[in-house]
Amino acid sequence: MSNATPVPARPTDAELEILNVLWTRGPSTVRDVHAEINARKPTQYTTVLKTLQIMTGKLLVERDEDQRAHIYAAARPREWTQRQLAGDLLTRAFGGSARSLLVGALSARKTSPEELAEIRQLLDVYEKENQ
Amino acid sequence: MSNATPVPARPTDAELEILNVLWTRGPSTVRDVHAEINARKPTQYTTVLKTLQIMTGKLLVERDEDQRAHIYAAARPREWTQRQLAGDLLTRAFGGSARSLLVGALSARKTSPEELAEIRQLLDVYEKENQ
DNA sequence: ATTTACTTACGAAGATTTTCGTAGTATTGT
DNA sequence: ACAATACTACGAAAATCTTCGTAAGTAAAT
Repeated sequence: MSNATPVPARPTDAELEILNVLWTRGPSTVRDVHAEINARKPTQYTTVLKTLQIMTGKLLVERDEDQRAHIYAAARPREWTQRQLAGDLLTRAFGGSARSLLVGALSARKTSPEELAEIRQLLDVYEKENQ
Repeated sequence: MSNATPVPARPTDAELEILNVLWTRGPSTVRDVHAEINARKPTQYTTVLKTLQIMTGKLLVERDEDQRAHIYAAARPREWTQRQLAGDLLTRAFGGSARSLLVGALSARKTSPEELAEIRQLLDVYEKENQ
């Protein structure tokens, strides 16, 4: 049993911004996406539209054309893309060391004791899964 | 007391490959860098040279022109750039959550029990540092 | 001395990314 | 009906990234 869906390319910066909107909002029209993008950084409507069209070609999003205003949805769940991106950076900049990546992440910003505890719990789960 | 050195831009893929060489080899000539890059992916000498010249302009590397064969060195230590890259990805794809980033990293590749233990030790140190 | 090899500089092509304007069509409001 | 509004398609410019070839100078070899 094979998954025939091709793996989409790594999203660019602008594409990732749009994916973030789609992941949080769910399937959305260009208008919806543009409203959020434009709030953060003034951007023309057609810029978002064009990018979504390109992303459709790259299989980063799926388009429902039933209505006049097409509905766009992320082709892959947030977690899937996060795994791709983390794995990519892991390879390109951290020699595959998850520990080094975590060092980088923790030193990049202040991490609350609560989050540290969460990470610890995460490790508990992970160690149990692999015996 | 302020650090006047400007923060260099995020390195591109090709630039990061070169930085990886410089971090492991230390200050190197174009010839040295090219040998390693070319071994992984056939690349012309002048491609590496040109990229290093661009990186000099971006302040990603420093160039010693004393000898005819210039010596290039990474402008920032590996750990510094790793922090930049981790922080950047943290912001752009993980909503600032280091835990999510770690989930992505751990699910991207198999992680040995040894590395999990290392990560745990890392957390110990971190929690002590912040009381 | 002269050829050969090495090195930098740099223009430029090709690919990708980002952005926007214009055209054409459909829908809505008056 | 007709004007205003909404939406998609798409060409294309501008910026960036990647790659390579050529030119010109310097050093080494014969």
